[in-house]
Amino acid sequence: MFREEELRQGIELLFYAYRDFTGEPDAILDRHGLGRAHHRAIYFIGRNPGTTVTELLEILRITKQSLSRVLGHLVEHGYVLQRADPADRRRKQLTLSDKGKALEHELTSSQMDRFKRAYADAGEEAVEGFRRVLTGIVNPEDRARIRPPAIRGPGRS
Amino acid sequence: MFREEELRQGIELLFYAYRDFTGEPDAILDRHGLGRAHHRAIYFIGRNPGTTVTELLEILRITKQSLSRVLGHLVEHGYVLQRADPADRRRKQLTLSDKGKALEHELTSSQMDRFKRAYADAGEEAVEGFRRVLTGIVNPEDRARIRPPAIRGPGRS
DNA sequence: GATTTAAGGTCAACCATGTTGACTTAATTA
DNA sequence: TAATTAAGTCAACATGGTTGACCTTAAATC
Repeated sequence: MFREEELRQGIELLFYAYRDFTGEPDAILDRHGLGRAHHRAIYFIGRNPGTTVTELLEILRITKQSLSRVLGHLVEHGYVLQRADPADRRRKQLTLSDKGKALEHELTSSQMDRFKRAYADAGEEAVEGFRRVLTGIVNPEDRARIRPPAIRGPGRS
Repeated sequence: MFREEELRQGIELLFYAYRDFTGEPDAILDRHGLGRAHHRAIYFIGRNPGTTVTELLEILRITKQSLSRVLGHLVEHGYVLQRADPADRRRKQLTLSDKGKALEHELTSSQMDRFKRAYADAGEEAVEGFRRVLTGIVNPEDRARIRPPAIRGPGRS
């Protein structure tokens, strides 16, 4: 079993990591006149090009009205493009414009750099442990959303 | 080196884990008429009894005015107690009342349960990897704030 | 002892981002 | 044709951040 001290350490690690993980992007966004909510939308649209509003709502777990405000701004300022899904014209497929892609890249690079260092310092095996634990923290229904790290040579040693 | 896909997976894991990790406490807080900001204050005061406003500001990285609103509410409603530090009477030592401790316990239990399951499912070694990676994500200056998991030995339980 | 610094508090205005609730439109499905 | 679904809209409100200005008390320093 795990002692309270170890469990609290987990809680605190998650708090501090998330705080610092969002710090740099927040500063970048600020220079563009955007906020963290815009970041989330941009990230997941970039990750799932052609995604719809409903899908985004499920990922972000916010209301349509809240997303609408953010998305409207992104479309208006040319970060995000909408086009009707030819198969179901009620749906709008969301994609990033070049401007949106550039910003996404800037934001994600900053966060990937942080992960690069942390992964490299911790080592391959630690990374696998990190994945296993954090996946266990996520609600089971949503674990499928997390893309598998794809194929890794002859199996995970 | 790590491929972009693996780094993005880290980003997404952190996003989903944090989202779900805060979900249950948010619901509990709601029943008490409190919000996430109150949770953070209660947690860190409970964890560091006698801590001061300045110390709390450093941990939470918010402004004095923002904390003041939250802290004022907690004191007013009897969750948090203040007393002057005898060594430096400008400082106020913050502690949880019994009512505050009860709420802290309710909130933290919910989060610890989540960690208990995740840790148990992932295994001891994975937990160590989780710690190593997340510590690397935290800004170096703040790594010292994270308590070491103490000595292993016979432990309690 | 007088001055400066530190800890804390306060008032006001504002902003970002979440919420609820009601209602509309257009397109698809039953 | 009727019901459902995807999306959008308007309004009001809550939470928790921000900046800026200013005050009090206590401690530290000159």
